[in-house]
Amino acid sequence: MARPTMRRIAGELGVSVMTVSKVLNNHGDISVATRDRVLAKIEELGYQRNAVARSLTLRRSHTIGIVIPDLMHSFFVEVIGGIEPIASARGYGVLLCSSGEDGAKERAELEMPRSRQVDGIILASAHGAEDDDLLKQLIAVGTALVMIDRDDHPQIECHRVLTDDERVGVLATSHLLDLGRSAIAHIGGPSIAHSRRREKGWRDTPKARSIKASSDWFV
Amino acid sequence: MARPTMRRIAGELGVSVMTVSKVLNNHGDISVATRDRVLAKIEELGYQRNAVARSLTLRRSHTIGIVIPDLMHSFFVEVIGGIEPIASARGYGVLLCSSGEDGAKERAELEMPRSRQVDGIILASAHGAEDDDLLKQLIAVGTALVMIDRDDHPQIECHRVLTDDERVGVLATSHLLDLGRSAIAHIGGPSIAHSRRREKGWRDTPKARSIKASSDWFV
DNA sequence: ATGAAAGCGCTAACAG
DNA sequence: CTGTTAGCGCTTTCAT
Repeated sequence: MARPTMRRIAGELGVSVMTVSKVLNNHGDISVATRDRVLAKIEELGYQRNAVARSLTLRRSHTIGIVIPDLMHSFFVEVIGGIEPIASARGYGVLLCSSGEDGAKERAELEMPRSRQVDGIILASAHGAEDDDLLKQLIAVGTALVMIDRDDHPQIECHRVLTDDERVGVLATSHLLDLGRSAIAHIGGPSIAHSRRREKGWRDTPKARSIKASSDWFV
Repeated sequence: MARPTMRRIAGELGVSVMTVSKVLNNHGDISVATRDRVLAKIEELGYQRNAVARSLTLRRSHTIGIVIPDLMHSFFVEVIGGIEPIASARGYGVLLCSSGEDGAKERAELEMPRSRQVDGIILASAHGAEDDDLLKQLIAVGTALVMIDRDDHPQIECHRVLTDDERVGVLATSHLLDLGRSAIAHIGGPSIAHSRRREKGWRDTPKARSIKASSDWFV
């Protein structure tokens, strides 16, 4: 009923806890004999290091937090799908939090990874979130912060991964123009900032290509 | 650069760490005066309990693990979307792991929540996963295990949330029959177990309703 | 090559 | 009402 601990392993083997620890960390200076005995016992008991205790000692949780506005939005799911395997492969756990696109709730959601001492946070900030102070504090204590998708929080200095929406609008419009299409509509989505930038790309394209856009292009 | 700790709070206030702890846990028997002073200092420093230390002491991580085969599958995303808000609202963190529908990798993925001492695991097992021993061990140490979607691991005793696929097949077929449709095709998906059960429901429906299914219904 | 001591930040169980 | 002691499971010196 109780999970095996290093102490238990050490006890059953008549060695010290440190010996076990050193084996687990390949800390050299261990005779092959004891090393093998420890390994065998670990196998026998199905022992596994307690990451919680380890985090406390090492001051690293080997966990990252992902805070997104909406899990039902396929874009963010793709983002998570891209992050998780890589994090996992490197021994990092992924703590998932969604703010429900609610600026106020985002603050609360950030406390989740913060309290769990995550090593880093990947944040797609909900519109209207007011947590600059919290974010600053996180950075101050050494939490790696990366903001994605949303270009908010201008006061916060951190890495950002954004989309050049205007260019997206230009590319799409140009492509259709190249295809010989003559009247190109733009249907703006709900994500105001993004779609407004794309719309600008759309509006500017005919101009940039010195094409006389008939006024009925724009509704 | 260093996060505030209870010790720090206690120190700056000239009280003991226990006093701070008691305030944080509403542990009564604290004068309103000190209580307020502690609260004020907590506010001032932006202090937040260290969940890692707490987990170690309490032997509860207030975290659950979700292990699914595939993040790109909308079904699982919906599952996660259903779980996360509730877990979060109750103070539980969600550790996300995906096995990539790879039975061997699932074993490794399970070590992630296990090492992090999660209180429970919600598992949609990848086909062909061989980790009954691990699952048994998890249960043995008190980890709450709930299997969803996949009805594998017959040896494991735990709660399960499954779909009655056969009935789904019956319902769909009956519905179409009721609509007066006369030839109903079944297109099986890739998820063998699920679709085979649905197919059975489809095949049995005309029979159960004593309708003579023309042979060209089944291809 | 191995171990003893101290501490990570917190809390339960008792004192005072 | 407040504080002391002990310990959660692990690792980092520093001895032996």
